[in-house]
Amino acid sequence: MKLSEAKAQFISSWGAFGTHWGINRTMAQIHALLLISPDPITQDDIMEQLNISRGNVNMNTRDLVDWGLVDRVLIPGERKEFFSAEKDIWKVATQIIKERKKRELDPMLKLLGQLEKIDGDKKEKNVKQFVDTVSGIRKFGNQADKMLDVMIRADESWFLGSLLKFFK
Amino acid sequence: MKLSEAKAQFISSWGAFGTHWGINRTMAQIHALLLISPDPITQDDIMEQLNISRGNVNMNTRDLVDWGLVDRVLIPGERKEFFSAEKDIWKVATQIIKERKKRELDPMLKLLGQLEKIDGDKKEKNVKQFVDTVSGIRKFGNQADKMLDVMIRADESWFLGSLLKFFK
DNA sequence: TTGAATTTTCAAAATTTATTGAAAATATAT
DNA sequence: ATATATTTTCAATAAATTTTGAAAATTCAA
Repeated sequence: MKLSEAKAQFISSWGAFGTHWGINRTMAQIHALLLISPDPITQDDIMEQLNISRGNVNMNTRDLVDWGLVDRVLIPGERKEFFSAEKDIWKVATQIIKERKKRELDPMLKLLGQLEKIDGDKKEKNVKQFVDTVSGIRKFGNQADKMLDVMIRADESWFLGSLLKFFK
Repeated sequence: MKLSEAKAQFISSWGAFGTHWGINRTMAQIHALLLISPDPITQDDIMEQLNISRGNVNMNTRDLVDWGLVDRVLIPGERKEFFSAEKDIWKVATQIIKERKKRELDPMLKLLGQLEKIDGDKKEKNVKQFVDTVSGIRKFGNQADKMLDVMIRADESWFLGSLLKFFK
């Protein structure tokens, strides 16, 4: 298989993969392109390589920057703006975990905490099942939350870092 | 807060939450409804409570059964079919992990393995970056794969089970 | 300043995905 | 067997999401 063919396949499946994870196809494809680009590239490079419009590139690179997965790079003497992706896949993973935790898990846990405090007879089976379900999910979610915090901090702590290097 | 209000909120946010995880909104809402229902319920119950069409309920309950999250229940003397969800949230989580691993992670790892074997000079920086990226993701993915296998089997193995009970 | 290069915005269009509902298929009781 | 209840299918429709592209805003050099 030639590099060009492999690139196309990688970008396309990374894009499809992304859609299963709440990330839009194009954003994931741009990310894929940046991951395999040894040097920073411009909006125009992305437009050309993926055959998408300028507006589309602009919006999705902005999202990638917001997610902390891509950096804007200024190259001295160049007028255009360049983009470059974090290449360490462990850092990519922890960054995604960190963001999703903040955007999805934390708000959900907050809501569940409120829903547990409903009025009504805890002996009535509908009330009981509701409270049991909600508190079960909340407890599970809190454990997951703690576990993810450990993973996220692993890079910043020597001890946990060397422990989790195993998974790198 | 009253039960009816809390129910509505739980169903709606579980649905929104689901969309971030590659599951469609309605499927997640039906799942939420089943999670808080102490007894099995019918297609008609679901249609009525969520205000959605029969066809929609049918397709989404089928998907939930395929995902292994919901069971069809036959109640003696009843003509209609009833549905009931697994209530143990740990089992729900491992089931989801198991399915997503099979549907998404495993095929991706297979593809990455193929993409690594491209032709071309490994010293050329475009080739090098491609191979490095792909193999980095593959290695990370393989570790994740193993870790998830451990979690999935935790329920079936006494030793790992008691180890991971910690997270329950 | 002015003007050219570049980036950003956002309403309209295109595409993708989800939902409906009625007809067909299936299952069950008499 | 026949009638009735129930489930399933799927083409048509609706809704949600993504993409475009041209105009507006911004940046920067001279």
